[in-house]
Amino acid sequence: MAKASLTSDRPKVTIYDVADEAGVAISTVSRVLNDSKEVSDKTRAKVEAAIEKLRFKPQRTAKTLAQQQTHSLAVAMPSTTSLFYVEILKGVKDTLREHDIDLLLCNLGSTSPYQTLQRFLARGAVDALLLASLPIDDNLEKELMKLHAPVVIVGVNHPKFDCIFLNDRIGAGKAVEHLISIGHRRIGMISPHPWSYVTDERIQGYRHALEDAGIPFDPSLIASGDTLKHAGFSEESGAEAMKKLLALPNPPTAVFVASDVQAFGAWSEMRSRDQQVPDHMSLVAYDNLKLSRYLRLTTVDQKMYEVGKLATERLLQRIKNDTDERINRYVEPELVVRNSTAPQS
Amino acid sequence: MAKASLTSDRPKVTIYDVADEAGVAISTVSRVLNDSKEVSDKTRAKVEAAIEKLRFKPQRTAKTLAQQQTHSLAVAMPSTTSLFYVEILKGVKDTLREHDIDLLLCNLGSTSPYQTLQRFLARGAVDALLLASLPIDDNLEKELMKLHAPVVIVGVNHPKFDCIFLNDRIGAGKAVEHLISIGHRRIGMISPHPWSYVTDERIQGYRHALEDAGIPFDPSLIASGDTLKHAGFSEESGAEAMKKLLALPNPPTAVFVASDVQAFGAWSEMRSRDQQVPDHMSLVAYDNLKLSRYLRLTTVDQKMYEVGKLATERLLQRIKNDTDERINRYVEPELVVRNSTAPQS
DNA sequence: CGCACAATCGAGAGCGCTTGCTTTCACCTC
DNA sequence: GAGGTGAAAGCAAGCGCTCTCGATTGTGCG
Repeated sequence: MAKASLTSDRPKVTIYDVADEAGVAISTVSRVLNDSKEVSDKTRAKVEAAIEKLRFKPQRTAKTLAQQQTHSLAVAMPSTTSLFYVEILKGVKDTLREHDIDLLLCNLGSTSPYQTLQRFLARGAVDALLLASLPIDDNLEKELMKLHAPVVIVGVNHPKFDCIFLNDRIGAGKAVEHLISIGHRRIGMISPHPWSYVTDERIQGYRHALEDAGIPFDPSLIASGDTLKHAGFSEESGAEAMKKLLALPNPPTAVFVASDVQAFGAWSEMRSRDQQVPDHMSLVAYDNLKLSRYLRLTTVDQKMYEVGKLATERLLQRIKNDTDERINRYVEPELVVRNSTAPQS
Repeated sequence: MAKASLTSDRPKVTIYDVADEAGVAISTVSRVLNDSKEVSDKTRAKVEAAIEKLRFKPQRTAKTLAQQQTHSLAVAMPSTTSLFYVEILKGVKDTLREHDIDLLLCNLGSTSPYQTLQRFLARGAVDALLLASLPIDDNLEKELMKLHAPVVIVGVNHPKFDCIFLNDRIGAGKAVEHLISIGHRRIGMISPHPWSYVTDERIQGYRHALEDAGIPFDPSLIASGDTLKHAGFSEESGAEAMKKLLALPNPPTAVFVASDVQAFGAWSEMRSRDQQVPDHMSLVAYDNLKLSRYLRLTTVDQKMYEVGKLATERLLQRIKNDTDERINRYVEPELVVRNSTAPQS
């Protein structure tokens, strides 16, 4: 069945060519490829020789169609460039390595991420899905169930899917406790936009830490920027919020910032007023971006790399043996104390 | 031909179901899907109604096999997490958006990237390839030709493929000219490992800029770290190199660092000795990472986002109409002056 | 009215692999 | 020696789409 091409770089060698060469049926070749045990050592050797000789590479796309699985995994996140998500992606990649599973990046436009995601899912081009930081509405939930494919959700908790969520409450608590422990009493918070899920949790953590220390919770000390970019996780947003805080009649002496990126913005706002961090203001942030250590920023490490690994491992496990018990883990965030916080006397 | 399933969430609706529903042949449905003009408005309407009713979504994988093209594009780079590559990736994503082309990330292990890449290519799972910062040896070249797919190479120049390369010589020249223009005469350089392609070019730029200004080129002022990680583009490497420079009998007053990341390392080496940048040492780096502006780092912007866009646009163009004229562009780097450089008196 | 020709659609052969089922055959067992 | 057994290999029917080719119908024109 080999194509009648005599050129030496025959465009494409198929399983038929191999079968011909080895004098067996294509099913046998297929069995060798998938190392099934029901093929004798002798024929296996013959087939392998033929494969070697013809430099045959099985075509992924055909296998995909025949098996009805794509051997690929998609990652969908609001951004793949934001430093925060890059860590997750690294975890995914490292876990996937040596696994012969392709990694697809779902290209969510910033305009209508959900619509893009749905179109993407409809293509059925993927065996498993890792969703990060995307709240699941009923509609999306339905769509995901229809996939009949493993789904792991990162960063938010959802009753129907495997979740690796981040315990923002604990993380925020640790940050604020640190501030309290070094003597601050008037502690502000810079938060992203209120409709972000994590906002709530971090505010709760902030509030409880204060109250546990006997400091009354004062909503006027919570500020956020007006910029919509990245759901408020942007430098602009951080700077705007810091402006508001500094404009208060009695500004805080320390601020818990909900993300490193916002902290950068807040910090440069301070700098532009010739105010020093931590001398005039202590700053503790959230994320521990790789570069935050250059800024000597005290921050909460969310261990996103771990999260990415954990999520991918779970996905892989799901692809193999389809259990239905749902898991729900979280990785405990960790405070990294550096130089953006100083005792308050 | 519809499967005899009466459950309302019939697992999978195919083109046959649609054909049945609309009372046409599957070829007609296919034509509607690919909006061929040889179908009358009336039947088109019928088919579209059926598609709508059955909520039919054509399966990408089948199309892939039938057409022998995957509608996907792969990006292979030494790292997808390094801040430098993230910018390229963003350019790629933005260009791909609304293009119904999937984005695959080739998961190059740091151990044997070439082997991984070849395995990846052999899968034939991809229509086009964007290679970044990967020097092409003869072997890989052959492999790439065999793909019979568009390839664009970023960051290195190669006679047989489309290239978007970076003019490192010009960039390095701009950096060093700046240093000279503000009075420095004794200017060092921190370079990555010598076997990196860009090293040469940047050293050339550095050298020519010096010589053009009548400053003799002194090889002993070029230092590099010993760490192998990321081919020497790492903070550790930068710190190590700075140590060497400072250990010189007559250390430079300014240093051109071949990457921001190395500059961060070099800078923190300075800091750990209580030496100020730029007071004790001017630093101009290369890359303009997003966060470099927080550090007020003077640096050369390589416009990687532009590069990613350009490369992807070219790839798309190639996929459409297969021209063979090879292009070869470069994006001119741009110096961004900030606060890590100060005049030398 | 008949013919050329264009527009429209259906039939069916792939695309390259997997896999359930069948066949073959060597080897036992009584 | 007949019948049973199981391993190994082959056969062929998909997987869900695309696309060529040919059939059918409609249209214009002499």
